[in-house]
Amino acid sequence: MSEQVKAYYHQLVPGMQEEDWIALQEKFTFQQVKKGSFLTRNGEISRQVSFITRGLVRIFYLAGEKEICTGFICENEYVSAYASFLTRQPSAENIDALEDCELVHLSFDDMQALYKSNPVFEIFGRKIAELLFIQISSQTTRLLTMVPEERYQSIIQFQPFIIQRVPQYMIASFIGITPEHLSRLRKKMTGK
Amino acid sequence: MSEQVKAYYHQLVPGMQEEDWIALQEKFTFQQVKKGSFLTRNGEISRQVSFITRGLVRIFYLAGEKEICTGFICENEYVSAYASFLTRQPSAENIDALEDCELVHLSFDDMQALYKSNPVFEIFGRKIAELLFIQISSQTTRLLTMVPEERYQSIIQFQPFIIQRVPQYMIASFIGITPEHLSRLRKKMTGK
DNA sequence: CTACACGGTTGATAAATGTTAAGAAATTAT
DNA sequence: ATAATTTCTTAACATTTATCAACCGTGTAG
Repeated sequence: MSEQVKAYYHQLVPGMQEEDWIALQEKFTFQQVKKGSFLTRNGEISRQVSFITRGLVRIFYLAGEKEICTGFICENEYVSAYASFLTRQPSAENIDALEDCELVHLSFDDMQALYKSNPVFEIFGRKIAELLFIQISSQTTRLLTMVPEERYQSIIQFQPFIIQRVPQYMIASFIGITPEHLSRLRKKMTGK
Repeated sequence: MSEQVKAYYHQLVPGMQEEDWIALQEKFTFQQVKKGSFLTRNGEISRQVSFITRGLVRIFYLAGEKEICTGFICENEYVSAYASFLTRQPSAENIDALEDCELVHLSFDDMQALYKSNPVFEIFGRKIAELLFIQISSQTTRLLTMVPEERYQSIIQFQPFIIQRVPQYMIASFIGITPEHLSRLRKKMTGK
């Protein structure tokens, strides 16, 4: 199970040594969660980043009654209420499991300890921050430069797992429209 | 002029030593640019991150004929076509000066060299990535959870320098609406 | 098997936002 | 100071999107 994490870590920090991996691995805690359970609730301070070895989660905000999704993360990716994790401020985000999940957690405190113990982990931390930046940055761009139909198309093209595994009404909020409107857009698109 | 950068660096990495600062400072290149000149054009690979000691720049995309702003950065902040900088891929973003600017550049190659020379610079790189993540993350959230009027209000509240120093039609694209519509929203808001 | 909850669709209508065009106001250049 | 350019505003109209409500299909718990 942690072989998956090792592969990810290798890809992120190619120069890593076996002993680094062993030190990192010691900090991992493993968890299985059922569909529907929460990893983070708004108001809590996020205490960890989590690598997903199996399953799918969503990140979402509560705006009044409505749930607005800002991300879907599946196996072989890191997920976190990262802004809260970094700032130690209560999270505005919720994270819950859309499928049964297997997770590998790395806590904030352990991560700080790793940073101090060996600079190679700074690289790890930097790479994760950079990766998350690139991901969210492209989402902001899509929101500003594309109309909803184009945003949906770009999910089909670049994140097809979302189409397969996420309910449509959640995808709708992810691209900034109502479920009804997405339904109509889809109908229009098949006509073409 | 580089005292400003030093203060920023200190705040970012409190544990830094004077010798670290000296090593960093040696890599700086200084530049003054006139209003209207470009720091980065789309298609180019971004070669640097730039600290702004004076002035104001915008980051924007070209969507057909239209310019869509994704950020305004002023003095005492870092600016970069950061996705391009990190991935070494051609930038989709443009950056130009909205005012005469004084800039302190740090090149990609120098930054890599610093990373290798001393782990403390990894912290610096990580902190910058984390900071940029937090900034863009909150922008994505605003785009998904707020209506245009609320987004404009949040600029007034949290980034008033934008209201003072950026033409309204650029702010309009930043919050995802047309200049005409922003004009109407403003009129409506003063009535309240 | 039946009833119910959930996700998705559809239609009618309302609200928000975009487009086009014109002119006013402000800024910049001569 | 005047002209030229840019930015902002306004209005009429078109388009997009949201809202509300009803209904359909599917799966599932009793």
